[in-house]
Amino acid sequence: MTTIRLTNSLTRRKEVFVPLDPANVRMYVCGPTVYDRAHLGNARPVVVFDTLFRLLRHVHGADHVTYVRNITDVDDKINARAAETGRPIRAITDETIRWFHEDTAALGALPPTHEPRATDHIPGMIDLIAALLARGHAYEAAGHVLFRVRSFGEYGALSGRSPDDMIAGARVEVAPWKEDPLDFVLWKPSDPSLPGWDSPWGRGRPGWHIECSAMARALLGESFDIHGGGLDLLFPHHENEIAQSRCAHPEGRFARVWLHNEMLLVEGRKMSKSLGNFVTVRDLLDRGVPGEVVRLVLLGTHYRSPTDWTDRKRAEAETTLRRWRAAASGLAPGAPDPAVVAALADDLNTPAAIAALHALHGAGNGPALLASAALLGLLTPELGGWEEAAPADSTLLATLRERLIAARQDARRTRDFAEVDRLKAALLAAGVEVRMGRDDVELRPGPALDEDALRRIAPGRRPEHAP
RNA sequence: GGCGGGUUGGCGGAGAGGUUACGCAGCGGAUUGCAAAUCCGUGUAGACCGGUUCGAUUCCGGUACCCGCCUCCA
Repeated sequence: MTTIRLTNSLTRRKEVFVPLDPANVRMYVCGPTVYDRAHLGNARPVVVFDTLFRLLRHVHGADHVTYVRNITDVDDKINARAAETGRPIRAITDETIRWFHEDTAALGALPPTHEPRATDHIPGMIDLIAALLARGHAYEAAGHVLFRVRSFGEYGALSGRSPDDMIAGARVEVAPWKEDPLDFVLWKPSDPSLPGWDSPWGRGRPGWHIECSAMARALLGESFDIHGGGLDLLFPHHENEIAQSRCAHPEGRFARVWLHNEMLLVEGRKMSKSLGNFVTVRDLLDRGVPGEVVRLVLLGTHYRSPTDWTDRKRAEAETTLRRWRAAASGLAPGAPDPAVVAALADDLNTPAAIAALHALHGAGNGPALLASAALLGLLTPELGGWEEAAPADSTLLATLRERLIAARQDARRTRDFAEVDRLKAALLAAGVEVRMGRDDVELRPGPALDEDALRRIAPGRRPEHAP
């Protein structure tokens, strides 16, 4: 069997991955808070952990992997969005979840085994909080329930900080009812305008971290194999998850391997609305960038390194996929190439896997290329179609194509190619790709197609010859 | 202030203490009315200063610069 190695954030080393139960490999990944469209930064963990999911299924069997990715549908950002727009919370979260599913499907991500919604797990959270109170790891204050950080000796093990370090220059929220500035909220009261659930501590809502502890426990048990997410979640979110889960159920280990993907920049800068480089997955899809292209760009950098979304990478990935799809067109998948599997098994080294795909393409091994690419969620039938020739319904393009063919036939006879060249140059300028075969001409719209420029291509007239 | 990551050829981006990464672009060739696409071939590297070593881009130490987290964030 293939040996998988993964870099565990907890130990900061690459370790051989040995599942607790090979018949049921269990992975939990932090999913979206559903108040807005998924942006490119959200897309990275979706694609990275989907690729790991595919590898685990390949190695352990598709029926022996359980992948949980939660949906956070109770959160103060959602409440704020509801207050701004006047829309019901449920309408916002349902709509955002639908968008998220559309976008992740476009990126070729398989649906996780379970996608629990936080609001369906409130009783589990209350149970956890009650257990923490009973064991002295939490306390009630001013209507809140807070986790007592100093009660957990291993606090800081994941992020490599000690509680004493954190006090120094840290910007921790100081609330008068906290025993210690590091303590964080497990449960907070809701006024009548906010969503709330009845609890032993009054009507309220959960703090940020408890939902993941509750959902992971409900679906994966008190010990499971892998917990993943973006690097920005490492502290405090994941540190707090560990503290809650381990203290509430000391007999469990919670997650054994922690994986964190690095962050994403856009054109070299941190993505932000004020810089005007905030890119959602939907923006790209609407601009005609295929989800498969986004996926290849994201997998082109190892998950533990920062990456940069650039238009140049987009264009390169598009070229690569066109070539691969053309080469593998009409072929049935064969067996995955061992080099691709080995690259993925080595801490999910997707750039090395992609290099191996290039080698398969170079060797003309289409069936292996298809099967191996599928391990990275690429070249699948579901993601295809975008690379096909120009749509037949483009009457404008069809007309121009007829004109070009006619002009070319004339030119062949007269040996005067000026009109052909004029048409071709105009088409290229309008963003159309022009391919001339021996007798045929193919026009396919490029990504930067300019419809107006196309319409401006004037009827042919005899070129003025210099005297 | 604390914790962590990075610096590779024109660009992107890996692995390995000694032998070609790979891709894109460029260049040369085949092909083409010219191109595109395709195919063949090909040059360029590892921030800086020390150390270990027969040998370091790869290990160790230092310097510079960049980035992330510590506050909602994938």
